[in-house]
Amino acid sequence: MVQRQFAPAAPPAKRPRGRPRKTAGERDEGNRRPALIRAAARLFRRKGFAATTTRDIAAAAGMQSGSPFYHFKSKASLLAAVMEEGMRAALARQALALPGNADPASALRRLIRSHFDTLHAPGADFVPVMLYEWRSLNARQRTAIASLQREYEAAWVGPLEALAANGRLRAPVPIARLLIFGALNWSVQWFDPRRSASLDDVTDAAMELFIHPELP
Amino acid sequence: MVQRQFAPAAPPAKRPRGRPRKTAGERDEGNRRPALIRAAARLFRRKGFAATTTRDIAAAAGMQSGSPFYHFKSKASLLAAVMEEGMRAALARQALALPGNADPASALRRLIRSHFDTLHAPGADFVPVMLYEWRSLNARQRTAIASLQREYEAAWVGPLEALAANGRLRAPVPIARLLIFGALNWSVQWFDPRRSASLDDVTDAAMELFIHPELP
DNA sequence: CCTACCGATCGGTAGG
DNA sequence: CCTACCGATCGGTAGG
Repeated sequence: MVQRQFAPAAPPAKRPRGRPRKTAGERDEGNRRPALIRAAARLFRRKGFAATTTRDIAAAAGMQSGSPFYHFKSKASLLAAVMEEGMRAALARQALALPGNADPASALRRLIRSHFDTLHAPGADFVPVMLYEWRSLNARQRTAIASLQREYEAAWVGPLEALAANGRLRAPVPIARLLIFGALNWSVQWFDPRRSASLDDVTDAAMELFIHPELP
Repeated sequence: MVQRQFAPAAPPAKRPRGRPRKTAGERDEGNRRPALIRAAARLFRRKGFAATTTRDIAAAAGMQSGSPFYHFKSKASLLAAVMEEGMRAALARQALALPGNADPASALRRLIRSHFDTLHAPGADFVPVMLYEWRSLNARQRTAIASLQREYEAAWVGPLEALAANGRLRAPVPIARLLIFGALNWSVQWFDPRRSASLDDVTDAAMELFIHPELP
């Protein structure tokens, strides 16, 4: 939403016929934008926002140094686009992971597993960038992305409160939610898919750590 | 240790007598170095390493733009000094928090509370900088600080293993330790001393979340 | 520790 | 989307 004003307008029609495979009047329009976002996400994650140059990003997307600014008003707006794309993908993944009829414990397990996928699936640099570059956004950009985050977090409250009511989660839910997200998000610092523990293993460990056994 | 080569050598003895209050032959030597480290820590935390300029740091320490390089070989070596100072303070605090005779649960509680102090005490920017700017260090700098981190983390293993043996911690200790550190470290993103929950409240919540009730 | 400075780089833009 | 470029800034250094 915050990026609307940068949506690709109709490009200058220099070759009106386009390339053979394209419908007449429709060109590659805007297809380079996702490539820029992907390249930026990877570089922002590896080197950080401030240490990444727009020239790095352009080169990774196969462009010349000034070309990113045809698609994005500024470097910061590229960062915001990365984060928005990350949150949209995370919300979509979360919706798929949550069937309506799950009991609270298995709902929480699915949320955790889905969250780990969002953080660690191959090429999933978008949300980690959001977690580490929040301060590089201006106030307006933060507002837009914060509302996506609230939506994402809202799905966790129901299962957590149900588990608290059952006595299987003993900490106050608001603080517990923050601590749990911290435990999961911090995995971007240490999780290595080539090591022994898999994401399923880590999900099991998280459930064992946070959720107490059911009382008979 | 990694910073040894930058320790202030005897400064050029331009005013051999020094100022009145000083012993002859001893000047302010090196007293500006801590001020630089403090200023750098605050700025690195607020704006990030790459977005902070050495001019910012110099100004915050009341110096001219080139002067930090009299005390530190490079901007990165200033970052390493910030992190080392943070780990030394954290280790000292941890040692004070741990009496030898505590049971595992209260030992863990003290470790958690001490860790929160290290992260959130007024002016405690050093360790948060370490948590967020690890990638800005080169390999040699990482090695030096990693050994301090290992020492710090080692103190947690005993209590955690004892609690696992008692059935009060159900997840595998190595993964549990990573998840717990994540939950605590993430608090730098959300903890606000002016809000309702105090560090004692958050410590209580963390213990309730991770440690299951003692079986009678 | 200051003064004066350098070489390199960076985000962004005009014009096509 | 490329070419050519600008103004500003940055880490770092020489010399005192």
